[in-house]
Amino acid sequence: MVQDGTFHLIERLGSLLRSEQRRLGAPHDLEPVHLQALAYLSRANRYSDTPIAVAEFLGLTKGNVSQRLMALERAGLLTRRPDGTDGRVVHLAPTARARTLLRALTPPPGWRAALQTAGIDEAAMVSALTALLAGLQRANAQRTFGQCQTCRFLRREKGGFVCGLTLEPLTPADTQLLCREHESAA
Amino acid sequence: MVQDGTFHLIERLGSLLRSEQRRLGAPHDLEPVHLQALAYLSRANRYSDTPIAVAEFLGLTKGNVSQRLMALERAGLLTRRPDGTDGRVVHLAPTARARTLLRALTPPPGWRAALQTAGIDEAAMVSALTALLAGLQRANAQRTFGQCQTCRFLRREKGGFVCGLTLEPLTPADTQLLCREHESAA
DNA sequence: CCCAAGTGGTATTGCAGCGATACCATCTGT
DNA sequence: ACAGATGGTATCGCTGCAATACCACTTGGG
Repeated sequence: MVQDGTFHLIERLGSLLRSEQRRLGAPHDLEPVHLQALAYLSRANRYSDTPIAVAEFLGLTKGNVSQRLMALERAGLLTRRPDGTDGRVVHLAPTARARTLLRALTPPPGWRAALQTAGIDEAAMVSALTALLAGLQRANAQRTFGQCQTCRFLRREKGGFVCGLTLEPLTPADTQLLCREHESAA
Repeated sequence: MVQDGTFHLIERLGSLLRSEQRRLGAPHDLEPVHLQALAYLSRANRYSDTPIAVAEFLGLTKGNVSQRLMALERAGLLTRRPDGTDGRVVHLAPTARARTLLRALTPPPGWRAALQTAGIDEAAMVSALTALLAGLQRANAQRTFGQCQTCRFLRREKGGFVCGLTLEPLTPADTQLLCREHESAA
């Protein structure tokens, strides 16, 4: 097909980013999936920093993800902490070393410069791609993993924010993290 | 980082498309890389339908790609034809069955609808992403793989188009295919 | 015309991601 | 209280992937 230009471009950018991740991660014995899992965890809120959430976010099976996470823990890039109330759940957090690595490799060198010289309106691009992503996820009945600040459960009360599902208070920083229970405000 | 929204969105779309490809290809014993290789070959011109071009396009090693292509040939999805003048080169072409498969799976079901309901200006999106992709490829000294119609070597002569490198005539359809020797007209 | 360097392609090896399946522990709801 | 659902791990087999080595052919100076 001669159309579908957007599709081919996004797929191509995906391939390119993936091979970049392979190249950049190799010196640290990291495969693309490791960098992606760590990047997600560094942006996930306290309801979404679990193995099952990583698996759903990346579209991989929980069994597979469980093995990757063990490798990351052995490499000293991840810490595990059992949940306080639910005995099945564990919470994951990238270590300081992992966060340093992420800052160096994400986005890959040259990305921000390319975005600049391409003259891209970042706000418009983010809103367009967000809508596209939401549409695809709705078509597949998948989770949205949006930020709390765009979630229909978020309540703004005097003195701060509250999650309408857990009824727990959220800091302003919390509302910028990704949540597994996110549902669009529209 | 709380910015880099475009980066995270494109990476996420890439993950999503990849897992879609895995799901859609599984019934036909096709992995994501197979679909990507076939999709590329269906869009490549006669100078770019070779194993080395596939490897460069996908950012994989030629050895690996060589093995994948043999699998595709065994599966009856690809035909090989030796080059007429250069004894080292082979040309690849997806079979009719492969093209039928591609039409069914590329882009994945729901993509066009999502693009619609997101209200995306396709022309603007294509031009923005093209510029971004070109910038990234320039930063890594990679090939562009653009269409002839945007290539600085393309000559418009009376009666049709001519490639300034090979001095061979190009049909209008040819100028919409991807070329390994492509260099931006800018 | 020749030969060294470069290019396109294949063969082989080892490793690691990935799904499938099975299994266990814990939670939830009626 | 118990059946079903959910989060997580263990094990198996397959396959993508890079690395290395190797071969055939082409190219470009002398």
